[in-house]
Amino acid sequence: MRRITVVEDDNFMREELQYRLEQAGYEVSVVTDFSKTVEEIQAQTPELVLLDLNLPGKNGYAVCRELKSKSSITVLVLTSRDQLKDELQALEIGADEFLTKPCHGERLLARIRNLEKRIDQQQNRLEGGGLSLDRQTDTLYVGEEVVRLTEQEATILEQLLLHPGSLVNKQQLFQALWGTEEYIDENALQVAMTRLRKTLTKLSVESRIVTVRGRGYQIEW
Amino acid sequence: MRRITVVEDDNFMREELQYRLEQAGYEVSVVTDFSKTVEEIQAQTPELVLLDLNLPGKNGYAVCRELKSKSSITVLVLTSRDQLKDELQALEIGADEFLTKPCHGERLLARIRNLEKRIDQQQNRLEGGGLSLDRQTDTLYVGEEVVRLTEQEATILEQLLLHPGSLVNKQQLFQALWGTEEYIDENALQVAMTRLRKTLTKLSVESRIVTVRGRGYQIEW
DNA sequence: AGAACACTTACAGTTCTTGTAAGGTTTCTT
DNA sequence: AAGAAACCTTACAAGAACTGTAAGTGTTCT
Repeated sequence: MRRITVVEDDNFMREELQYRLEQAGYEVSVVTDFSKTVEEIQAQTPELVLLDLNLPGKNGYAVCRELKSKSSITVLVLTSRDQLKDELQALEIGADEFLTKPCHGERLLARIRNLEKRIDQQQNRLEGGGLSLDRQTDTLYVGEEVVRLTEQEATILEQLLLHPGSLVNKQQLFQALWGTEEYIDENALQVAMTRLRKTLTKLSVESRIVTVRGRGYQIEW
Repeated sequence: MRRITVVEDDNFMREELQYRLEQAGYEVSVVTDFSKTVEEIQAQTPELVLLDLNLPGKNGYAVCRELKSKSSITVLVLTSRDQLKDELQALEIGADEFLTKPCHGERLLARIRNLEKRIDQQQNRLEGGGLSLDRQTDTLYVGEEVVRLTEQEATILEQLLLHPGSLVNKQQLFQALWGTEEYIDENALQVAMTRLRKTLTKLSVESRIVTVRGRGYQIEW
């Protein structure tokens, strides 16, 4: 594992954590503007988030819930409130681990190492809109269903999921599919899109691939 | 999830756990002969094991380590020794979760529910001899490498991994491959074995598919 | 040595995947 | 409203992948 994002408003605590984690070999980033916590985290694309529950202004639970709904980032909740209620609620809304502060450094590292197992399994999984795409096997997971996509389908869906809700222009798709932006057979791309859309429809996926006329495509949900 | 095996020598504690878990909808089995703990667990093929550390005679750590080396069963270690050292060591040797007794029922259930995420991801994964086969996607994981097998290859390997180190007779393989034990084209099976062996060799797998003359095949490592 | 069993290679039918072509539909502009 | 541009859909065919069959070779047992 590489990147961990620490979400902690107490300066002393945050620096302490950062130091320990970096000593242990992790690449640590921190959140500075707590009004945009989720955005900052997503921009840093960490594999793990250390989340303090009592943030200034924002509710820690809400951050966790939002992160989990928008991504599959692994979340370790840290709090000084040593209450069973907090632990239950944190796990309930999808946190992957819960520890109370002050926390022994070795315990924290052991738990993080334990979480890496889970993270490794999620690796190479692109998620969005209820879809989960494994590029290693070109397999698409939708709820209970599991479908093996063709390489072309997987390539396109990967590009779309890498930029959820925003435009993927045709050049990008040409590049991803055929390794060049020059060779332009618009039709080949159109056919590929039709095929992908058809297999998504079969799965009754609520996600929609929207055409942006003259520019490209984007996925929405 | 369905099955949980409880490994606990204290009668009162064990029955208490069993009751709570069954109330929560799990199918619970227990280990009776602690000299054959690992064998009993493996025979029950649970998705999760609740393991008490101080068992009569046997060392709990050893049980955990053996379980983890022989299978990918998820292990939750329970102990009354509330020592950081125990927690670190348990996690170190591969335990998936660590809790101290007496443990609040709701906390235990919340942690179990949390483990189910991990279990779900491991589901449909057959392991053995450094191989990991995902039958949902017919993908074989060997160390860093990832290979998509053909359905035939995956079917055979599945049968072999289901009975590691012991014989899989031809009838079983005919059944798995073509749905009948009657239709016997020995040669078709032989060709299929050759193909599987070839793809395993490409991956420089140390596992060996051994022919048992006149009866079938078995995998060893 | 012969028989039984197993292994390997090559070939062919089938299916899957993908590029191409052709025609239809939608959207934009004037 | 008409024409053009962009996009969608369907069908066809070449190539690759998968699997069963056949034939010949190698190995093991008696």
